[in-house]
Amino acid sequence: MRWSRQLLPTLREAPLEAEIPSHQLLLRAGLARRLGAGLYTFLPAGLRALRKVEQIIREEMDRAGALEVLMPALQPTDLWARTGRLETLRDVMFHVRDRQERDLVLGPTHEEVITDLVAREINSWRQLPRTFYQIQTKFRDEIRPRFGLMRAKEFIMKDAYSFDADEAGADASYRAMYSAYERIFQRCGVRTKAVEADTGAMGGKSSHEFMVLAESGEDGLVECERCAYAANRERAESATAPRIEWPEDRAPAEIVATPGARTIEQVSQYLDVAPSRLVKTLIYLADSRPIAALVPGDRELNEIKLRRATGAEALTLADDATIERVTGAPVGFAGPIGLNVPIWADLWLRGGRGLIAGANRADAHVVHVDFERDVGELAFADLAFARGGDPCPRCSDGVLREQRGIEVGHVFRLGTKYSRALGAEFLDESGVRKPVIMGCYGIGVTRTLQAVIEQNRDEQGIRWPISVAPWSVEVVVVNLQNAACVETGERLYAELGAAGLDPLLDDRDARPGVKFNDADLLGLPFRVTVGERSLARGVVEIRRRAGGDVVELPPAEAVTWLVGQVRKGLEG
RNA sequence: CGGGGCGUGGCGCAGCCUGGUAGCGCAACAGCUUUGGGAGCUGUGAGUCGUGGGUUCAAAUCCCACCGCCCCGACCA
Repeated sequence: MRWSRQLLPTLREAPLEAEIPSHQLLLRAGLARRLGAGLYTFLPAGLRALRKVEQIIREEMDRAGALEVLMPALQPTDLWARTGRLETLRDVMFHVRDRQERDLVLGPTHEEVITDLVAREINSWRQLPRTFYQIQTKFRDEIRPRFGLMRAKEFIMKDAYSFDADEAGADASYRAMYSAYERIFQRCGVRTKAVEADTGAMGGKSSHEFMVLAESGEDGLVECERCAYAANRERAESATAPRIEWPEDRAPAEIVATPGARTIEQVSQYLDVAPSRLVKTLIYLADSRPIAALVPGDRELNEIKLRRATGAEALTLADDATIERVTGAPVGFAGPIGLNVPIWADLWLRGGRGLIAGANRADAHVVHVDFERDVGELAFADLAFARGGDPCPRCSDGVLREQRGIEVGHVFRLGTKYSRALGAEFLDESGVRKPVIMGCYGIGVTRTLQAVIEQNRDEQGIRWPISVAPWSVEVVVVNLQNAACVETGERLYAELGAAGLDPLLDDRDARPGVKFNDADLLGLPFRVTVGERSLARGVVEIRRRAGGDVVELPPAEAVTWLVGQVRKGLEG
């Protein structure tokens, strides 16, 4: 490809809209352009890189035995009603209506469609197991699209679905996808970490997320410094018996005045005690019934954990009126003592003494609280978010460390949630009708592309891994007025193309500095500089974008050398 | 959805407070010079000032409504 005939609009400055480095580079290197909030056009260079990511995914899915299909983005609403997700996913789906006034949605994911297909087409244990996948456009009405391709309203996803006759088979399918994912991300040149995750709206039994570690990541995760434990912050467990040194405070509970001190910060300042000695009392409505949830004052309640502990379907923070009715006090003075609703307390409060809690009375708190002595019936559960510095829940002496990551893949064990709802059943060897056991597996293809950039860059621009670079080699003709430069550059370009290396020729009539800076910005793995200076010595310069190391070779040898390097790079 | 900010040639912005000829830098185009890390000179083209309404002799500027975009937050105690 010749630069002069390509649409490769590089930008000197990062547009204001771009916040994180990969988003800025996406725009500056001329890979994509924004149409509207969360909507992007891929320009030729960006599309080439995207297609390479897709191809890697396709090869690894095929290698793992998955079968490629293509399902419609436009889907009948009633299919979604059958699994209950028309309601749970209502707000994230785009709803449309056709001229017959039929209600349709633009698919945010495809469990319903694929399970419906399997329900129709698979009837016997002899047809199992099967795993299907597609690479297709998804639509999600994100609350706040952000960071370019990272969180878009329309994006490309690889989604796969496995169908098995029994648990052992489902496990094998899950493991096959898990290891395919490891290979995919490794081949794309991103380092990922698999972490335990919450299954969220997908439902099912358990899941792992593949995280690209990055400062700009939207997800928090914790990992043990000693053992293999790693989990999304939403999911991370606390150690069952955290070691806490409680103060030797045996004084009887006592009500003290705390005028106007409603928040943890205010109370802790007013009484001059650390927030960790305070009890944070939250009133929730669990399936419309009020409950109290207690966590240490310096910790955050994890609603996912509270929902799991209580078994509630719907969990919402109580409104002010309910709080006042339940506690008999204005908001800000709730406490566990004398509270007449079910109480759930975080593990970190077990055995707590010398604590401070709301008095269920305006402008008052209780001090010297001893949980076992002063609070009536309550249940302990893991309720708070885990955080860095906490003991590891799996090994004896490990400590958790916090990191940020970009979720590029997610694998789920779904069980029979969808197969039961949609009648995907088969006859087993003894003629018994059973629901198929499912798994589902997603990769954000467009997000992965941007994650590659986020993790492979420097001050000058992108440093594409060979496997997904839009082109593998850029030939820079330094001076178009110099016939020898032009001729050598053209010949190299032709020979590289003939050797199968998809080169990019910068044949623009621009200053050398402009071309060099653009080459660094676009970041193709190799740059061949054809200039008078080196040509006078009978060589061209080959510079590796990643390491910056330079090799000088006669033009005739350059092609062979590059072919070898690219091949080696793709294998490694 | 709540809060904040911004909409002025392709991009980045000034002008608005205090109403009176629409500007600057970059980019683009033409010519000449220049050619190993974002060149110089000369010239040229390009803007219904987000949209609609109002006030006024006169609106980019003041008022109202709407639209779009960006940031923060969204049960965060």
